[in-house]
Amino acid sequence: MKDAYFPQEIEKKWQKIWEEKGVFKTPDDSEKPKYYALSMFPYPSGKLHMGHVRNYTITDVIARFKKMNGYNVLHPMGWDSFGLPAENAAMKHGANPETWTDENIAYMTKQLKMLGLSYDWDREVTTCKPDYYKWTQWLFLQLYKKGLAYKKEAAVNWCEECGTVLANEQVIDGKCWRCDHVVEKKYLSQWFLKITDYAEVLLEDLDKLTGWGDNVKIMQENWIGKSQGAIFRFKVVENDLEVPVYTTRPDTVHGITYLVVAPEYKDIEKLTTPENKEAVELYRANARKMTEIERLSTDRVKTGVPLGTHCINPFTGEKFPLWTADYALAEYGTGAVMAVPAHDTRDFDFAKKYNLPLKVVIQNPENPSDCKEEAYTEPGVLVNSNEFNGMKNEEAKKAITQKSVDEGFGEFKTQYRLRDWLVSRQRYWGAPIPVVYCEKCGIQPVPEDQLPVMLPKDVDFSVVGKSPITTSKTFVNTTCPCCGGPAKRETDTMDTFVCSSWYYLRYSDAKNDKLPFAKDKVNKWLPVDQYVGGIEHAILHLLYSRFFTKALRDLGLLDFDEPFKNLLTQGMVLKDGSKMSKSKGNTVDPDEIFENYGADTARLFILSDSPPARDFDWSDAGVEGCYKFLNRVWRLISSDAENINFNYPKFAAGELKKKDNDNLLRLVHIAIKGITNDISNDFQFNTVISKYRELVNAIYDWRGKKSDLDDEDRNVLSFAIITLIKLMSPVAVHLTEEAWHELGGEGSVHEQEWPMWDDNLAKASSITLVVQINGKVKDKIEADEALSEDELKALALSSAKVKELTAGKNIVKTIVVPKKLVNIVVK
RNA sequence: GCCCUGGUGGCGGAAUCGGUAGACGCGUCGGACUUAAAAUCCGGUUGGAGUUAAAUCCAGUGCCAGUUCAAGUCUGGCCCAGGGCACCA
Repeated sequence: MKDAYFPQEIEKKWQKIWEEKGVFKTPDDSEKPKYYALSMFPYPSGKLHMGHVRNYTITDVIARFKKMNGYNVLHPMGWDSFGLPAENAAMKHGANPETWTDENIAYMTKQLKMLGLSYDWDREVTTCKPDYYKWTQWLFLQLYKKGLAYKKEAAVNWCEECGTVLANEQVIDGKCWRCDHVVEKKYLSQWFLKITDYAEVLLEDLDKLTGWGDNVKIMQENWIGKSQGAIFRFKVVENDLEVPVYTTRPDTVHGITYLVVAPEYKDIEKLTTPENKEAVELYRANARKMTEIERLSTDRVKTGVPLGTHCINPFTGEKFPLWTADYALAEYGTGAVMAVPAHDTRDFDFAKKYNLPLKVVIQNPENPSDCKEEAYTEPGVLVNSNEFNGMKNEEAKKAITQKSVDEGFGEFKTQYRLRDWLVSRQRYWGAPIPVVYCEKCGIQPVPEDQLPVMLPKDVDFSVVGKSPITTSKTFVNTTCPCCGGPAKRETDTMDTFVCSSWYYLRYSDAKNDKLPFAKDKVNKWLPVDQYVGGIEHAILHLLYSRFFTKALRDLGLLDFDEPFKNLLTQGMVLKDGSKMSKSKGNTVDPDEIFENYGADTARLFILSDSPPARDFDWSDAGVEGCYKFLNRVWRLISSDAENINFNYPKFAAGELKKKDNDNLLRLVHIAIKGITNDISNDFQFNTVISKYRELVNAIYDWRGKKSDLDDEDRNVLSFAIITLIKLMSPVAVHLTEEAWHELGGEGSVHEQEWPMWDDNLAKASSITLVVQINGKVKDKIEADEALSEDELKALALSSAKVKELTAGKNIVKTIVVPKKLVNIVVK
């Protein structure tokens, strides 16, 4: 074994050997239990960033640990390779999105291999390749046939910068998730997936996800936004229309003093009197012009105009006016709101501004309020509510809704905030939506045997204001699969999140050309046992994938209902306290780290300083420190290489004669136990690494006190070093393989069994008894762990220190914690 | 406004059950080796008091209370930081 550590040399060498020998291939047929470890696959943007390095290293260590523990591990990688950056790059540089994407994939693949990740590359999936998007299209057609994909005209989010519509989930604070451009509303006919059909089960099944963090589950719960209430229908006085409203406060129905409809409300023109028409039209035109950000701002002063018409409250017979105001949202509930200013802060503000009346119907009996200063929104008892007076408002909700049901003007209603998923995009670089439009036959799905609908190559990327795909001469015009007449292809492509909603299923059967995946294979490998990725997908990708899994189960394509059993959302990689980004100029290029220190140092460092779920602060000194540590490990092994053999006996407790040898043996067992537990318990790799360091320090200490080694010494040392190599092998993958090989180990260290500890040895030979007086530590005594409670007590009381401090005082009580501590309470 | 997460030395962070606060590392200070430097090795490093040096004592896990023999850990109230949601009726 060489004296010095040359990571660049050994890393390349082993990467090549592993690839040639197929060390990381995953057989489908194995007696071993399966384990599926998955990182969120990357968008091939050009180069890996440190966030990728962190994500993939975490998953890789998990995969290797599970493999050593006897699992048949599936650990695949692929590319989320459709999407706008490729198209934008093509427009800018006159290149082709496909070329740009292929080059990036090639470069990033090289980087992934340099990191020493244990992927089975035979299962690689690339969403922009026809052999993948064929199946994305096929799945779309299955959803279409089930009525889960449909086209409709709706107010949709439009990003002018990206030249396309966006899903609700992709609008962050009224801005585009990708380019930060302000999103506008447009009325367009678009394709949607009916995720709302699954709103209830998506919510309910969150309870099954015990391996997910509460933060992600709560975010999904909020996004789905279930609320329970009632629909009431109000008759219009001036004509025979009805206005239905949704409310979560049916208990306040007697307090209605006006009613608000959204400016986009469908019947608004019929509800407007001729005298009010001009003002209403003006108000609606202004509302249209406003951006979503302005419109949804809660600190904006509320505005509105009266329509001139009125409704009757069927509970009271009272007549109240109709208004339009943009604080009512067209897309939620019925688009109309019953206003109870006494008990709703928003209605209160509005009523105050326009001098609308206010009627108190809920009161706190202890502290009644007239609601003149502010709305009373707390629980209370009903007043001014006819037969419901005196009822607690929670009970009244049910009773009042029941009355509306009995009398035929209302019903119980559960409402969700979740909207259907808008999946069509007016862009080129995506999976074409496989439908055609025929003048005679209407919308026609492309027959399955004609899939994939290939992306055309004859497109002009320099066009502005429309999707490049529309410039293709070969693509748009086609024939109708139904009547054979002329027809036009759908030119919209699918949101990339559709492609990424099923990729984890494809890994189970990546080369299948008959189906997206065989049912037996997908059922065998899924669900994913451990999914690792960024928190930014808490709603987007993770919600869509859950929906896809449930929909595909209902289509009979698979037999499970949740795709990801355990989820680890790793923290961000920061430098100087803020997220690494090109614009801030605080990025660190992984290539430079590989070149200067090697992949093992990068892997060790990215796991060392913070637990995986927390943000990680990059420091150059930290990298340096990890590099030094690996050198130290190398020296430890290489300097004693001739003293290490693989034939050491298995030691039992008390067998070793020399105290220091017994001590080292115990420290190794303590390390095995600690490291195994730290990995098993939420993957606390930072403490795993500190335990590597402790063990290395302990071996150095032991070695420093020895000059000549006898057989017992050599055996203990061999056990310690070989165990260290195994324990470190999931992290320092190349160094440990080289050492394993150089010491004469058989096969690959990565195919060894994970070491086991002996409970009798995984502890110190004696205990340190802590002696407290009144809860404060006063003395520590080395003691035999076999001592009884009484003996421990006697030992503590015999301490000179204790005698001194308790002299002349009254011992009230003595608490003994076995093997640990004695607390003497004195007065 | 609502919801979540976090707050421990100069810094990153440790601390199964309530039981030695500060593991491990970074930084820093001192020492060894060296003609010198680098590398390496050894040692100190929460604050304050104390001492030639030590022993030793006191305080200390965002703040204020509480429970307990014992609280970083449990309970109640508050403050701060980060994140999510938000005219969703």
